[in-house]
Amino acid sequence: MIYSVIVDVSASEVDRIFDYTGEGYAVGTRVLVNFANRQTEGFIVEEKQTTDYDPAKLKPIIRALDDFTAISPQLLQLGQYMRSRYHLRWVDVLRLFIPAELRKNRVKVLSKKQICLATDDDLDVILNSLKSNATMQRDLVSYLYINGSALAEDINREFGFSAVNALLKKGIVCAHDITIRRTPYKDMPATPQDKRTLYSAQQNAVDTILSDPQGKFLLHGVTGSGKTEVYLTVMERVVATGKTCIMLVPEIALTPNMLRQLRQRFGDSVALLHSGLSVGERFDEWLRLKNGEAQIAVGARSAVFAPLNNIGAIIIDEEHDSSYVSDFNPRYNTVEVADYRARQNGAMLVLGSATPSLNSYYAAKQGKLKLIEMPERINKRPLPQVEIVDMTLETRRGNKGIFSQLLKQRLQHTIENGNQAMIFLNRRGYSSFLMCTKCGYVAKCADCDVSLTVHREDNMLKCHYCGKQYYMLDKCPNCHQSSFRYGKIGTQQVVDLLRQMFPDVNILRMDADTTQNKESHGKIIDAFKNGEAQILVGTQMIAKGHDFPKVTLVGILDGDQSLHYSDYLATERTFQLITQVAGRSGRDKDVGSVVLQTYTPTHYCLQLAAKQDYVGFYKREISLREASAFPPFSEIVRILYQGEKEKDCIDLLTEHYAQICNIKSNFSRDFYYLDKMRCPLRRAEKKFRFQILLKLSQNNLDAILQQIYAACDAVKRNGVQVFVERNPQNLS
DNA sequence: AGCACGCCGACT
DNA sequence: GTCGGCGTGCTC
Repeated sequence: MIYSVIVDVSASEVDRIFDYTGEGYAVGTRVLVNFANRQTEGFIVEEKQTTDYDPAKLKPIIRALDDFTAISPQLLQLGQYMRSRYHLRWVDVLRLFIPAELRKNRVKVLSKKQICLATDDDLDVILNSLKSNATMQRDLVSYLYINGSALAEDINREFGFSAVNALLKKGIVCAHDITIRRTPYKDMPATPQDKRTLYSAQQNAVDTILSDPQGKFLLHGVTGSGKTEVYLTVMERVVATGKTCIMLVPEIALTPNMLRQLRQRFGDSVALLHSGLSVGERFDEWLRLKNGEAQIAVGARSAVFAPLNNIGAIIIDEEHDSSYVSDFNPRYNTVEVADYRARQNGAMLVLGSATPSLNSYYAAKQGKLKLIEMPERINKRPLPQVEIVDMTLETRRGNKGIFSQLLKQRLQHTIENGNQAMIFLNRRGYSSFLMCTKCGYVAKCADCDVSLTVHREDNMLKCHYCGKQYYMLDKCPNCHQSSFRYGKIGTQQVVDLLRQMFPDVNILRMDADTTQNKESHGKIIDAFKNGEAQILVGTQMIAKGHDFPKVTLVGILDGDQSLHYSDYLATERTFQLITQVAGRSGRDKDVGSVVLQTYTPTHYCLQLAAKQDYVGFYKREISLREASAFPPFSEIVRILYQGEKEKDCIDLLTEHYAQICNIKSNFSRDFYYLDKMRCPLRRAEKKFRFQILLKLSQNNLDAILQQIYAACDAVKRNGVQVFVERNPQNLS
């Protein structure tokens, strides 16, 4: 038999099929092969009778690497789809489907020695066969008689190695290997089970979803309307029919609270796939799904590739979240992938959000998704009152600080009443840049075209793009003077200022800097929930999913921070973020209040976000998109060039651009826009960045894209990476 | 990505 | 004379 193998080498020159001979391998198996004078891991992607290569030169597969088929035929098919849709390499796609550590044998099934009694005799009989002074042996036999079995490592520690050995020699006890599953959060305390009566809106949503097992749904429910309970109930019902489920959540939304709910409801049938797990845990969770020991996969975007068969439902929570669009290496859109996988399985697809992406809501309006509305909060709790503060007025009145009078008053009140407040600012660090007041020098990263952020707690300058750190400057490297001006305020500085205002109040901060180790995220959330602090300051990390019952005030600083970017997604993003943050307020009995500080108070995005009027915003924004032919009325395509040699990038781009101009001449009506330029982020991690930007109609889109992909493949250059992105979410 | 092959400069 | 620089080309 001849097998087509993709070698596990990340280079586009070898990202093609190499044929090998062998017998009895299943398609999807990882194998070891001789390749270019050395041994390489690879994936079997096809089985066939003939080869286009010289059959005499074929080498045999050395052996299979695992005792299971790593990639199911269905996932291979999904990979094929992603490859052609997004112009990806085979290796990059295949690597998505297996735990990273499986490669190079970096993770194995954990097995341990277990000791148990080897006879069925009564305890007296066994004890009588032992010497009366062999106390350790006698104790051990008694222990095993009562407990059945125990791990060798525990027994050796308790009763001594010699006692265990002696009994093994006599054949009274025996040892065998058992596999240990490293299950995360196994002993997470389960809070008492809530009564699971669904509110009528929830019940209605569940009924609608379950009535169409192959349906596609958009669940639009305001913050606090109880979408999670809908997901859990749907999954429960789907699993009861013998099918499996995938639930996707944004990168950081797997809070201890959510985990607790999942564990409590589904116990060991749920497997978690996320970055917070150890290598062994992740591998074992993956295996449990593969072996059918677990039926529900929950995780961030890559969990859409969970090794499940017979999938009944794929649920995507916070569907609009940008973390579902991968913006590096294999670039793919999780919602599109989930849609394909749902169709493969005849499964339902449920997208849920309080602020759906315009794309999804438009698709729902077009009848491509069934729209389910949950317009009210549980118990008809009112949505928070949002007050917009015009910071230009504040400045004119002489308040140069970052807190408006109103926000200060509200904070004071909240603290006096023993409630909690959250302060949101989507900028981490102490200040966004450091500038010399004498000569205008701004500290920049050596490898990236971005200014360095000041971090006060460790007194460093950090590049928020590549993570590189520099010592704080004591004098300007350009003019050697020591007079600096700081840039825009970040979360660190907000905390400092709040501590000055409220010296007796405990304040917590949650952003990428305070959540570096795996558990700190959950720790901060738990601490805030337990009332260990009255104010939580944070970036968008605090915006999602958390339920803090005692929060009655949310302050949004610099609410237009993300509004004035030039890309077409800026308003949509800002609306979503502000609505999500505002929704953190007043989740329990007390009415929540939100203070939204901005320099553009009359902007429709902020006005409508303040009213939590999603539909109003949708109508306004979608008509703008239609008038300017932006998605969903067109497809944005970006071809990104990255390389350390600027000229090589430009040369390659120029060649491709000429080709694309040719394509355009055949499809001129479908090209709304075509141009080449530097990327807004001109250099990152030592690489120069250039791009070709296209806006295409949806007619002939596939044909045009295939020609563009072919043009990019036709000419390559060493040292220049080329990526084609469809509807990228990040245009920097 | 690796690694061999190959064609020109500075050393024992 | 050789050791070794890394440009070019191939891998079933």
